[in-house]
Amino acid sequence: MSELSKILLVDDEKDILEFLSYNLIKEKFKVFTASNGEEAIEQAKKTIPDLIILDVMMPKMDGITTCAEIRKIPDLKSVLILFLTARSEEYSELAGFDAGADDYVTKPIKPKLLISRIKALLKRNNKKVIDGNIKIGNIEIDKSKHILLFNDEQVHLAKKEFNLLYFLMSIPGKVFTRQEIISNIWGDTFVGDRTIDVHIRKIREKIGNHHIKTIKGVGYKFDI
Amino acid sequence: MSELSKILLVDDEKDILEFLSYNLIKEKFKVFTASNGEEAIEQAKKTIPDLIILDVMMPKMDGITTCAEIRKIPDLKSVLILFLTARSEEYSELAGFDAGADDYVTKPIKPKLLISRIKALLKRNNKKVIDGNIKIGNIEIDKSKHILLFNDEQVHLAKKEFNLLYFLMSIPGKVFTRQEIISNIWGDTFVGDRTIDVHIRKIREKIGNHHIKTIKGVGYKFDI
DNA sequence: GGGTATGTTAAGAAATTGTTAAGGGTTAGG
DNA sequence: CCTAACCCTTAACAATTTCTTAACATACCC
Repeated sequence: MSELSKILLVDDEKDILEFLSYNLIKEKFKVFTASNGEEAIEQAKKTIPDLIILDVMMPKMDGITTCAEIRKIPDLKSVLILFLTARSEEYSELAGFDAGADDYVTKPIKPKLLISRIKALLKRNNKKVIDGNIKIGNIEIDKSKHILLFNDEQVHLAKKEFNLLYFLMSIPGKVFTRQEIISNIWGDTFVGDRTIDVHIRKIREKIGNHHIKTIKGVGYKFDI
Repeated sequence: MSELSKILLVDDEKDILEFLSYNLIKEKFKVFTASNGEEAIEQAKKTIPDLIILDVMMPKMDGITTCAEIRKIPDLKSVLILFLTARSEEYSELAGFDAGADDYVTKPIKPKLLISRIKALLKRNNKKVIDGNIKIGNIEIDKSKHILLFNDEQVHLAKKEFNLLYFLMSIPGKVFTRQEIISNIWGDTFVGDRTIDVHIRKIREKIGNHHIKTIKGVGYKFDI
């Protein structure tokens, strides 16, 4: 994770986009922009940013609606979302948190403050392994309880799915070859070529697409 | 325990009280409110809530003092207390636990996070093991008397049923494999494949279906 | 663009568990 | 010692979930 954090900026005012981009890039963030809600959702799906900065007041789809839409997408459930609100719109603070915001900053924006808030938000991502339980980001596995917690919500996995995910998560970032996977999950049983893919797909259906990456010609790996 | 959990909310800011009330009621909690420490103590004495959510920063009596006062009252010694703290007040985390807090959540508050923490707290508190007796939610087992109380009513279990339920309840949430169950309940005796299922079925007949969960291909577990 | 690797979908095969009822065993009380 | 009540196990079959496969779609690399 030495990669730069990706931030998606969403505002309908071009001036603000430029102003913030400039300040964020200066701080070594990788910045993407969008000027309305729909564009934002598209961008977010593609780039899976670490943080989305959303203006509340936007034409067409406002920030709160956008936020709620984003939260419906499995891959984006745990993305941090920070709202920009005009000082007077006190109401939006509440509505915003209700829609799944993580923080908010009032306009006019002071770059230094914004950046310190951003850094504070991004500071939270940890891996822990205790007693055969694994916690990585928003995904937590409890082997003895046979439970997967995704964003603190219990998700059911069938046995093979569970074992497969557990196996991949046991060494996050490591690429496991299909051979390794088969001998670990299936032992000596022969299974067809597509069987692994189908299981992978079912897991992805439940925890989002970007956690399990395909390395073509090699295998699969789990990543945050 | 089909009763709703009672939560006492204490904060001097009316907005926050309303915001949290709304979210908690939506989650089927019974909510009481107070806007300062003294009021909180009065309310708590009257209602004996399951959980008190206390803002640390309050005029007159702050959250920590309030918490300490509450802990002096016998009826309220085991009430759960959760603190709300502003992000910067790191110190209060320590002071809070010192005063007898069970958990804390930093502002700005994310409703989903708060609720999952609340549920975790209530769940933890639901389990009590005393002298080999187990009480989990509305199910209580008295091992010496060989009695099961379901919603405070005595229910008769045959010996095998009793042992099986007791075994599963000994570690709530943990999945026990059929092997584990057999060696624990039957020892070295061989029993057919369907025997466990039949006993499980009889227990379910008496305490309802949803407490004992089947994890296909793995085993059974007791859950609240 | 041809060839290979992976994604996706739905169907049905396979595995596992649920349900019921019956029969033999055991116990308590008369 | 006999009987009735209950307990335990089992077998047969039903119901459900999980797993695998095949067929086709799509993406990717040289």
